[in-house]
Amino acid sequence: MSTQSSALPPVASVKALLANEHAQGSDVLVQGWVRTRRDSKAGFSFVHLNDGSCLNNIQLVADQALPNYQNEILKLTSGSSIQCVGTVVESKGKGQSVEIQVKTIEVMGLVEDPDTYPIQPKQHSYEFLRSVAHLRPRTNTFGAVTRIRHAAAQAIHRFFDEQGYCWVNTPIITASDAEGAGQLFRVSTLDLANLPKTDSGHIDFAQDFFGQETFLTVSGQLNVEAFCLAMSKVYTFGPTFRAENSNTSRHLAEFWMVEPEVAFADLNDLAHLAEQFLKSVFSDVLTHCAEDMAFFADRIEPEAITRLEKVIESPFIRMDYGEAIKILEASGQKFEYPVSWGTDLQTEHERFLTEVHCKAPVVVVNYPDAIKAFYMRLNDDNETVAAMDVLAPGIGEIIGGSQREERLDVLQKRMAHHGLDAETYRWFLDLRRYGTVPHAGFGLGFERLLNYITGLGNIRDVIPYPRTPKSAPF
RNA sequence: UCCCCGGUAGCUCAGCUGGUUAGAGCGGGUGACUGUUAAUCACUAGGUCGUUGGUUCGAGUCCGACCCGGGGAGCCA
Repeated sequence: MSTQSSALPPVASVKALLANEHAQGSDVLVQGWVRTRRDSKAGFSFVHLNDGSCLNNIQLVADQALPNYQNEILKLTSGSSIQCVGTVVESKGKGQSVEIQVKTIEVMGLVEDPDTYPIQPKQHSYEFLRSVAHLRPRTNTFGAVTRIRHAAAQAIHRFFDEQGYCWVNTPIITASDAEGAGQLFRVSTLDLANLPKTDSGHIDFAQDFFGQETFLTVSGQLNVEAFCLAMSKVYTFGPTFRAENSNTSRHLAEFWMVEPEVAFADLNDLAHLAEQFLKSVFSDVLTHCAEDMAFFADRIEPEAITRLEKVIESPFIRMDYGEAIKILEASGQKFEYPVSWGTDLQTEHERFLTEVHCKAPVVVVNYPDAIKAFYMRLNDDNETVAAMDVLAPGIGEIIGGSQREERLDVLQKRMAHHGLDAETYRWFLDLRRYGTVPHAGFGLGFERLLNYITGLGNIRDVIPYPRTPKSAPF
């Protein structure tokens, strides 16, 4: 907004105008993009302008006496950019309290070919909008998503800050495969057409940029544990990369993850934290984005607001993995995948627990050792680990976490059992050698959280530029 | 990666068991009308029916291959 000269009145956001923060009778400068234009042959046009500051538009009333009325204003179509100087006045029409009586409209950019401008004032399919990801922020839905994404991120930082957590920026480039599972994206500056080889015929990564094999991180957890065992309460919030060939509405190759890690905490503390965290973020979003949330409730998911309120009000249901298995076995449901102790919960099982049995988020704890990661703390029964999953209706696993194995000897055994190289994880083991303490942490998929908040069904619609297998346009 | 479904105008879709010049709504243009609200009405322009082989007298329609998209599953957050 640097186009303002001293001759122009102060810039007013649409949000501030509609909130009556500018007195009627005062002159303002409004800048934004045209949503619709309707002409009255009585001699003026209505231009609805949006600047992204809020869901609604400000109505500009432009009289035909304006010098550029015929050759510019009547050519404004959806998507055109303008800045307008005018007076805030009470609206004579219905549907808005105030509007702008135009003094001047300066056209910054017309839409070159209105016939092919993709964004129209109508319902578009999400698939189509993904193909115009550079223009979809101009729709009501993606404007609302963008504001809610921002508000949720702020709410997350605020929650942790108020609880005394430090935000730690763990590296995006890593040398270790954090969990011994999952496909990684390689980071390399080697010439793919002419790879250097060692004497034994393998690729010589010593000649690569970092002098060794490197990848994009799949989790900041291992790195942040080190800071946890110094700062006590820490969290990461940043991009994460998985090269899995996952083609679902719940997976991205590049997504954002929140990972708190707490020292002197056990699984119960962690489950409590997860519950407080979700409730706080939901509550924050509901108060800060009331208008956008009302839009989602109206257009996307009727329960969008009420289900968040329900989550905020009611205690999370906590159950043992063993208990969950018993409930599923006794359910009388026909599952495609049979349920028995020792198998991982399938999507259909999670859905039954959250959507049918509990009708609320469920925290499942203490999973069998065999189906969980090496760093999770072995329980005294020697067959389960102190892991937890928070399952949300309609989304599935929204949070996955555990108490970490803090005992050096037990961790070493578990790593050997998982076939991990102790040398690679030497620094991670050091943390158990030098002043180890019980600690616990979880990972939350930020986009999955946004899916749950907005009611949008596809994860590609809550991130600005989705990256999925075979797809990284824009 | 597996299983389903789909690809027709700028967008959203219709097009029945293959049959002559491929339709509608919205959007665009023109005009009428109106303090309008995704305005309304009339007229108008706009399509190599995803690509490519094949079957057929004839293919948007049937078959094969490929590409792309969606839904579900696995993997997970």
